[in-house]
Amino acid sequence: MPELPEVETIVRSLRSRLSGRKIEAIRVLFPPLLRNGRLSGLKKFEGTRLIGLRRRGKMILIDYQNGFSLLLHLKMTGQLLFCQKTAALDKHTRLVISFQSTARELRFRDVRKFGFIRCLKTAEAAAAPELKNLGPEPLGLDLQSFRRLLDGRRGRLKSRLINQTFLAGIGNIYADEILFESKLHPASDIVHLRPGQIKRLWQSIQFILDKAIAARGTSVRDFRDGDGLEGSFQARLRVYGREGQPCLRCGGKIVRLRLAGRSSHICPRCQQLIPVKRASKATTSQR
DNA sequence: GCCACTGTTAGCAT
DNA sequence: CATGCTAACAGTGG
Repeated sequence: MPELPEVETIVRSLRSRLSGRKIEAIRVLFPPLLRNGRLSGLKKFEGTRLIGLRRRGKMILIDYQNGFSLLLHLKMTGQLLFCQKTAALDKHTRLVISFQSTARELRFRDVRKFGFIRCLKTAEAAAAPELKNLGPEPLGLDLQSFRRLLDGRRGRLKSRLINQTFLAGIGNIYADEILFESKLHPASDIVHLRPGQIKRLWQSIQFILDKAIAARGTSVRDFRDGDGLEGSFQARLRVYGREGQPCLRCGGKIVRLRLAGRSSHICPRCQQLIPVKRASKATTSQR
């Protein structure tokens, strides 16, 4: 479930631990993990230094001094763990990067095997197929630009929010939390959003993602940071996973809907479908 | 044991 | 072009 806040947490927790370290070896234990090139191509990393760790959307970029980078996606169950070389290797470990002069190594675990890595030249990273169509980073995006992203669009609001070509980094959990915070229904048609609602949505995106990063991510199931530690935002979720429980705002019952094959958690009282056309009041209007 | 469910993205269908 | 559905996979829970 790593979404933007989880990936950011992983990157932050690992950056200081890994920066400047000289690579000993990169071992791929599950070869289909590598999306391009040959495994032997990873030899070129031996002896070079890891010089940077970055996040773009839900992707991680590991930059090396030899001018190459590894692009990595954790998909649903991926974990990046900096642990002792002597710690038992479990069967879900897919990749190991070991370093010189330290007893610790970086392991990529991925139970469901959806994750991948791609080797590319650092200078050409932005052109990688996984990166070139990514939308802007939601944090720090100004309201004007956000409005432009929605301008002229149709379709369900939630589908937009989790569409990575629209904004990079928001997934199912945070989309639900953001929509609850902004009091918008996931199935609202974008075209019906009023300016004030778009502003509220934009503010909610900033607010929820900020708080989730500050809480070091959400550990509903698999998520751990680079040190194997859980995040704490799961305690602050207000709709996701709270089906049947009372809404913390109005006391109503949280329900779960199915939208485009994904579960959506909402408070039906706080999040009503936008009345069609320009109703200047957000009261319950019959069409 | 079996089936439904989980959430991300690619790829295909509409 | 845009949107929707499903497969890829493995584990969990009913």
